[in-house]
Amino acid sequence: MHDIRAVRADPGAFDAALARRGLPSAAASLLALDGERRAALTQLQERQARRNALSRLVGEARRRGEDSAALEAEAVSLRGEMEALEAKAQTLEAEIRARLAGLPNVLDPDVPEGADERFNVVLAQHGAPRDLGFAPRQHFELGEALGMMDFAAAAKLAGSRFVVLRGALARLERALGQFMIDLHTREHGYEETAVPSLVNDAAVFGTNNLPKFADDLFRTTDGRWLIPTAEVPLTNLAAGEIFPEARLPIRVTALTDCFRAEAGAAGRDTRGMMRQHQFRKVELVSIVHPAHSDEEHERMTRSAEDVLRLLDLPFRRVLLSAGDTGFGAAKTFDLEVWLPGQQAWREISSCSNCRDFQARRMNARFRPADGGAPQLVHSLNGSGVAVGRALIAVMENGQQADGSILIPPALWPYTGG
RNA sequence: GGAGGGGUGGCCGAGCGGCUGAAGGCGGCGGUUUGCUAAACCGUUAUACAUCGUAAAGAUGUAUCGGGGGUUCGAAUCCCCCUCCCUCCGCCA
Repeated sequence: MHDIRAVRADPGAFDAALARRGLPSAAASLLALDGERRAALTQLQERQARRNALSRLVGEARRRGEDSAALEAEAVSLRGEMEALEAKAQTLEAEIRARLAGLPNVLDPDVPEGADERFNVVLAQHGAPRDLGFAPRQHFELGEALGMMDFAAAAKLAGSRFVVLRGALARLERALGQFMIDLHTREHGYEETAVPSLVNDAAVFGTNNLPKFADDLFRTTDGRWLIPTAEVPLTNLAAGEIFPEARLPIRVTALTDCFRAEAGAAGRDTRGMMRQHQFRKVELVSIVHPAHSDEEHERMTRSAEDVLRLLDLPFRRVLLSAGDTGFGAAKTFDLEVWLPGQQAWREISSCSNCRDFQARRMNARFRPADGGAPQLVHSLNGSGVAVGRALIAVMENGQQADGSILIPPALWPYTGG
């Protein structure tokens, strides 16, 4: 969420930032509302001050046994005005907040201009697509041929966009998750965290999934939400907190199921495990001092890249363009893995620096070591990485001519060889 | 699911209708004392917003005692709803 003070301080810059996202100007109308609100607040506070003074006088008069009827009458007469002003100020504040909450984060200057993914920039590539010497198959062809990936069974149980894994493939999925968590906790300084998969409105608001993206989420009958990513619970651990500066950076990771309605994805990736209503993912979240979020972003992205490197998967790092960068992010690196079966680079991780955008929504702060006033932290999140898609990548890149799959040595401790 | 008890400042803990942003203690910070350390003593120590002033400092006001609403001239204190925590019973992976 944006700070109305930033709009006041430089309306032009605010509108320019929106323009990079392809959005119309908003500063002028926001400032008009803001001016109204502040005028109402000032008037309200003047009346409250008067009311408080009268109350004091009433108290004193009564103690002396004097008549206070006139004072009380004046105080009562202020009530109507105060109620109206308070209601007006609250309505305006709610409207300003709602409008600010609906506007995406300011993009980093590094982010390339452009309306969509065609303007993304490939920054680096690690490894190269290998010639397998035969026509590669897609993961679902491999999995179904092995009898270990069953979409029909999943459809019977739950519907489309679910999968049942069996035997070695089920174990491989579990192995991938374990491997990633162990890597991040042992090598990258993240603390393993077990979190709820069901969260409340406030948590989902804090990470920008509400109010804009409610359609992407599953809601429970008691008003909670299934997490679309562990980013939601992990990041919201910082909500409302004031950390001593020495506590930063905070680095946490979790392996969770993720649930997505995929409401807008009809017809996309309908076959296979690319896009499911439920999938597992290892998430990385960092809460850092504002001065260090850029270096943390690089560090986090390298942590995710390490997973792919150790799994011996060809991948590339992509800097998302203005139009492709998510709502809450100032800057995002995607990691795309090579899928021989699809002959395509596909997203397997997304690492974003949200700066203070989520922190402001969550009211997550730190107290500077010099004892000054609390400041907003910066929050970052990244997949480290999507387990389902890693399974696909390991399958397609490790496939043999006979339909068997060779898995990378890094996983052997987890798969029993 | 049933019954009861609680949420007060960084922490502990008073207050239970009026000058209480909130006693007292702990912790933190500054100082005095001091061979050093400790102790002792003195002072200080919340957040947000608005207005004035703006280079800054600052001044004034308002709000905040889990959240929301109500009663009242006036609410941390009374009433209602919600929420979270604790104890006991029941049930249960």
